[in-house]
Amino acid sequence: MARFKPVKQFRVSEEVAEQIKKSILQGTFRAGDRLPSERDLTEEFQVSRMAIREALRSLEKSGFIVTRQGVNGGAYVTDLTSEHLVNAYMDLFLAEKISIPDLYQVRLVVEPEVARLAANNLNEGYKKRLLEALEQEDLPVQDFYEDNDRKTAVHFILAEMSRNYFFEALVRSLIALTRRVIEEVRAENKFIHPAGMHRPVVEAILTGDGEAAYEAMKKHVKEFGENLIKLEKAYYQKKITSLSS
Amino acid sequence: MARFKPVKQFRVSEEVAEQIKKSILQGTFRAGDRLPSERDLTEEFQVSRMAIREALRSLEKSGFIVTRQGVNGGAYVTDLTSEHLVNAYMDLFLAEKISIPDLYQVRLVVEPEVARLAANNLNEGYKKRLLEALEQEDLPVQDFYEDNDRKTAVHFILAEMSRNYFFEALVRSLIALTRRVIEEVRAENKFIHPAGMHRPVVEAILTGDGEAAYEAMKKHVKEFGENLIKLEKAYYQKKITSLSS
DNA sequence: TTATGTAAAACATTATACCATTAATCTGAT
DNA sequence: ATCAGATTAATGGTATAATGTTTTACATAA
Repeated sequence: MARFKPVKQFRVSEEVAEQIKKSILQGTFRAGDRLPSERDLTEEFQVSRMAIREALRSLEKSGFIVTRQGVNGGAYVTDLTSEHLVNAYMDLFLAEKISIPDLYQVRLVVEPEVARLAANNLNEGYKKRLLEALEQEDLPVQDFYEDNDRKTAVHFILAEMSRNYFFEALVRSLIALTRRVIEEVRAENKFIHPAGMHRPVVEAILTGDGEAAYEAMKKHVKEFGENLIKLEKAYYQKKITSLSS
Repeated sequence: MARFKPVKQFRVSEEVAEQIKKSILQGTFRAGDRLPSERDLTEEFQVSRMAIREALRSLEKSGFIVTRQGVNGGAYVTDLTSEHLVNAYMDLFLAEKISIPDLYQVRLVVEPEVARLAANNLNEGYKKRLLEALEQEDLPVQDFYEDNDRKTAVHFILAEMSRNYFFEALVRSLIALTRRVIEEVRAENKFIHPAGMHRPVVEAILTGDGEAAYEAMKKHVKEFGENLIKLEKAYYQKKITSLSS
């Protein structure tokens, strides 16, 4: 009966990445700190520079560090964001594991709840930001992408107002996927995003009435989502022609 | 104004990774296929083996390929799973961006909805699997981790039954984080997971009544979540002592 | 038939050299 | 004294080659 444990083989680079990651999570290195240079790490870990580099690439890919070239360059510890989580969702979406109706179904559950929490956490600062975002939404702009930025701003503010980072990261992912669909087909924003679309939602939030906010958001997501699903066919026709990371 | 686009500097390895990823998403390579060997890719891309390796590590890290050593080894395309998404959530959790109350709040919203969908998609196959899982839940076992496996099985089946991969990936993430908390403190499962805890949920699902399933799951998550939050302090004491990838 | 040894394919790692980028420093003219 | 431009040094980026390690398939002998 299993007298010996199998000799587990780690890749050298993984062992290195593991140790560095642990240091970061333990607080030995904090956001903004610079890790030792690749050459110095080579000596500390007693492995080749290649192994160090692979480890750093791995940490970079999971969002723990960024690297810069040049004097005073190196690997800098970052404050972990939801960006890489969003990328993971994006990959599943691009691989067609997640469909547009899936996306819509989740938004319909998550975003009203986020709106409710946001209404409950309302304060003057948030109020000001929401009104500003709403005001800027319907200003005429040239650039398609900038327009999308403005149309999504309200959702991000509400996500932040939920004071729940899981929800915030989730909303960021949902909006990123939605936005991809729109940008893929370059949908006319007038159609998909009629002027003033978010006004009822914001107004409900501003009353501080969670239930009203919930309902207003639900109505918004429903309307928007139905338009979005109509675009599904157009999306699948143009898909794959240009893929982002 | 902007007449010229800036000459964007990609790392060679990123350019390579991008091209391979695009091939996979376009279906040039399918799950199970083997990519050319590193040396062959070196010739195709006309870059060093280093660059190829970094690209492959990157793709491996995002879950698109696995690599094996030896004869007939190489980089094999995989069917993308939610595993790496779960890792991204785990990192945010370990970095204390996501708290246990955050986690609970999201579960309370997501899982009842998943239960509702599951009830609506009920069929004989699912029925059988649910009953089996329920039966195995309270069998006495030696191993702590195996016990946790059994206690989470019902949630995974329901997630699958939702027939929405976004929800499924989300539930997998939520359960993984929850499980981490439990395993970190090695909570007595009798306390946190009383025998028969999932029975009311499964029974509601089996009636096919979405609304009943919704309510039953809500009640379950609430009870369980309250116990979980009581463990929060214990969790933060033992944290960081052992970090997984 | 069944071990056991051997070879080959492929990734894993190391080592070394050189290239490219960047911030700081120096230098000199105004 | 100040500012522009050149120089320098640190650091990551890339390339190449050699060697180590793992795994499978196959041959060989008991």
